[in-house]
Amino acid sequence: MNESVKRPTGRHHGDLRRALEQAALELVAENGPGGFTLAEASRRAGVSVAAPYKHFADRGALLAALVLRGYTEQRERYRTAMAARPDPAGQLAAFAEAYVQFAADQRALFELTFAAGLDKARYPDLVEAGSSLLELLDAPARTLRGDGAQARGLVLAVAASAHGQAVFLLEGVLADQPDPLAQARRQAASAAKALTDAYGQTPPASKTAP
Amino acid sequence: MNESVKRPTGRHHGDLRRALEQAALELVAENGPGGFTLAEASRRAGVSVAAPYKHFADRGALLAALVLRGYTEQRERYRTAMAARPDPAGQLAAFAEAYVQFAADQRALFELTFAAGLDKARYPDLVEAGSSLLELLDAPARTLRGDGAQARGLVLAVAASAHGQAVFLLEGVLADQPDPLAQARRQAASAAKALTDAYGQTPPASKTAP
DNA sequence: GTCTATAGCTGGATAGAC
DNA sequence: GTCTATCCAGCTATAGAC
Repeated sequence: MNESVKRPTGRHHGDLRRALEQAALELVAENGPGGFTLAEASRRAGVSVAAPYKHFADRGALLAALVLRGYTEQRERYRTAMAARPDPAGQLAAFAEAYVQFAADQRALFELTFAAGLDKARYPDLVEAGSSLLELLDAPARTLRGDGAQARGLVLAVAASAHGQAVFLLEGVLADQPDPLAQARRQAASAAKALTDAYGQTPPASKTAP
Repeated sequence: MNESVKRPTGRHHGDLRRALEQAALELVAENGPGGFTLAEASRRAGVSVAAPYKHFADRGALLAALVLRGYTEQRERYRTAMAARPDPAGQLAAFAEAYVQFAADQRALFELTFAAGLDKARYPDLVEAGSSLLELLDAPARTLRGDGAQARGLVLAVAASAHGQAVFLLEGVLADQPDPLAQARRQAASAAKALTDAYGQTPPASKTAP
């Protein structure tokens, strides 16, 4: 992918901002979340270490931009995956499957959203974007369970299960399986279904409206 | 920050090795897995930056020791928690609960086992110790499902769900709940039960315990 | 918008005295 | 086993030229 164009380090980029983000992602993919440095990303983008500061306030700003992109991309994916299903239970399962798929497709982006190590107080937008992801599950969960607290429980159960499968997949826990990705996807989906069924059994004496 | 505390920096420790590990854990607890440096740990232990090298080959060796300790401690906890239950399903639930509890009690140790960023090829012992954790679930899972592949699925489903709950708890996703820890524990346990029930429905014609 | 140059800092690791 | 001293590397960020 990266042609051996060893930039004489003097050319201007069409979109340095994007190039830096891309380089950062590669670094994270190769060396983990802690493996990203502004200096190395600059080198890979073929610019000096000073150039990034025209596009990002500091190192953290670049990371924050990536995390935000990660959330946005996830949201879009999950929304699409869920929209393809008519039934609430199917939507929850679709989410779980898409969650695992995203972790596999965009490993660096996925890891960053959980391990960027950013000061949450300094980037409140990210917290917002993160919680908006789980909100996608509110509609189907409420359709199934009505009550707020119990619906919330179902949302968390499905998401937690999917997250665990995703982490296990990336961490190599499933390495002994024939097709780890397919395995994780299937597991996440069927766990979502099982959790939905189990939780759906207990509407505590009908809808307890607040 | 603490420069006023000018350690005489000349005293000998009873157990520097342990003191360094402890300081490292505090660093991770405060600043995340990436927040650990040998230099800062040395400062906190009240010794020079050269001292650690008499106890650890390098920075990675200290981290590896911690990760190993984390696995050992987890194993012991899970074993104990499971031993208190007579039924396989209860054992799986007990594991899930204990898993969340460990993450809460030993946050730094828990985070390190997943984000130490160690070269797995260089520390094969850690991989071994890690997978031995899930093996604790094999016995109850096999009792419930007999078949190897299906039992494996149940093991992974329960563990993944527990892991997700633990991460959500630490990440603050449950911050809007009254008692996040209790919530996560309960959720992990009941999810384990739900998954056990669902997966237990399809035993390949072997003896299924009630 | 990008470069060169640089300041300032922190960390990992080693050598040799005690 | 611990210290002092030191080296070297790498990163972040800024200033000023073009």
